[in-house]
Amino acid sequence: MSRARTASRSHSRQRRDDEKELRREAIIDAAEAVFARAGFETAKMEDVARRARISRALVYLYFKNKAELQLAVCRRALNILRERLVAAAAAAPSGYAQIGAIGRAYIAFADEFPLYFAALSRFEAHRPESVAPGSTERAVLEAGVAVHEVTIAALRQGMRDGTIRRIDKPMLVALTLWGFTHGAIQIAQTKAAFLEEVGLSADEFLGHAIRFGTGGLQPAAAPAKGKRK
Amino acid sequence: MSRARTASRSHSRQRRDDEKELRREAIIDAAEAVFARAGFETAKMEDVARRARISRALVYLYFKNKAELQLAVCRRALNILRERLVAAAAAAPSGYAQIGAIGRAYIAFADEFPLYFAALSRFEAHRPESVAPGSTERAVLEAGVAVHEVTIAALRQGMRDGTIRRIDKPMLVALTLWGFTHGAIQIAQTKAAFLEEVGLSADEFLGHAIRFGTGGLQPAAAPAKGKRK
DNA sequence: TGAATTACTGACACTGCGTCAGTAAAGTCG
DNA sequence: CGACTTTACTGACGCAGTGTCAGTAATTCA
Repeated sequence: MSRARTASRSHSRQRRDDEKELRREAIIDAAEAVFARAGFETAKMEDVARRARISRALVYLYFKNKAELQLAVCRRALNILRERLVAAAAAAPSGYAQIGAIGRAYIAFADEFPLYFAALSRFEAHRPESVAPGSTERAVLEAGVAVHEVTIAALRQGMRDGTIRRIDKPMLVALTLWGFTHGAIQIAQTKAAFLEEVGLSADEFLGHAIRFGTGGLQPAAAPAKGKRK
Repeated sequence: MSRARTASRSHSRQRRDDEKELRREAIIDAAEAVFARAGFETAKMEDVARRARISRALVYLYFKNKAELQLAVCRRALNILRERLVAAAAAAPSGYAQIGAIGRAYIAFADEFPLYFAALSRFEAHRPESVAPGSTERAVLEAGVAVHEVTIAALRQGMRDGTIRRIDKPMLVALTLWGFTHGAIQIAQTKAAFLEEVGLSADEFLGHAIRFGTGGLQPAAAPAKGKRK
């Protein structure tokens, strides 16, 4: 909309736009580092700016406010997550196995990028007043849908290859699985100390959660093959 | 510990302690009202104080800071939740039915006290550095355990009456169920608008989640009776 | 009653967010 | 190359909100 002004006689505009995008990404990089260290609440824009070697005011030229910065992180998180899920699903033999792989990939993702998982948790917990069509929030929401689509594809695959029972509303199941997995990981992360106290390891807990949560997908008669151990 | 000082010669100390406790509760009441309206982040201590008809500084005499106030709300939430779960479980015929009832009671709780559920979500998402033995955080954690115990009791009951399969580590399953349910409710709440867009109602989603999440509990051979509809 | 303890408040320091007027730099055109 | 425009950037400000503290009012105790 604002991009195509007068068909930019020179290509310097293009170059500058690229640089702008680069700087934008650099700011998000800085934000991630700061958020990771301090947590979203206590992180200071001042620190983000310093880390990006920029004045604090300039950050506000690229992002409306702190919340927008957080959303930018969420978007990155979801994009990376989607990649991981796709990769995990691709390596699995059956639809049912894909679902398990997706769940474990989400767990691995949370383990590898604690900040990203935390960002998603925040986003998940935040109840939006109203999501404007063009807003960043909307974009994040859509990135989320793209993630769910991976699950849905796996479910469809499973129904095709017979490893997953008939499902009327795949989105319903995908969301359920997402909620389950996210909830379980969150507990595993934040209650790790408590789990230890009770004599459980986070890994054991999550492994159980995955098995438990995916069990209901198998066809009634013949249980799927991939069930390991 | 600090209560029994010198065996309080008069009973005026007792009375004053009671009043203090009353005021404390009143402050939490005020906090709940303000938090509910504004959300935890944006809620102002000023408003809490005004609502409690107290100076802002006095609030800090009763609660170290805003976070402690939030924890106090969490504690209330967990106590009330526990009551609800116990009541729900008591009315169910079998152990398996109790588990379903507990899940639905949690959903009803979240529906009835959105603030409490939000408070628990925050608590669940917050990763503590270290939980000091005497801290409020510890107390909340223990209130949480008391809630899990209700689920564990139901699991045990189900194993006794044969409606639930053999389970090695009930706490593991209880935590899994908790994580699942919490995650599902959170999605249902925060993504309600999105669910509508996709043609799903929050109730439908949660009903599905409960059925889906508890399915894995039944014994292999004979499915439990209580499965309604 | 006066002394001591406890309840309470107003005012302050401090921190951190978001804004804006203004400066520096880069691009554009003769 | 200048003059002039557009864009990138910053320092400094206002503001809001948290937590603290010295000091005052109220209660209790003797």
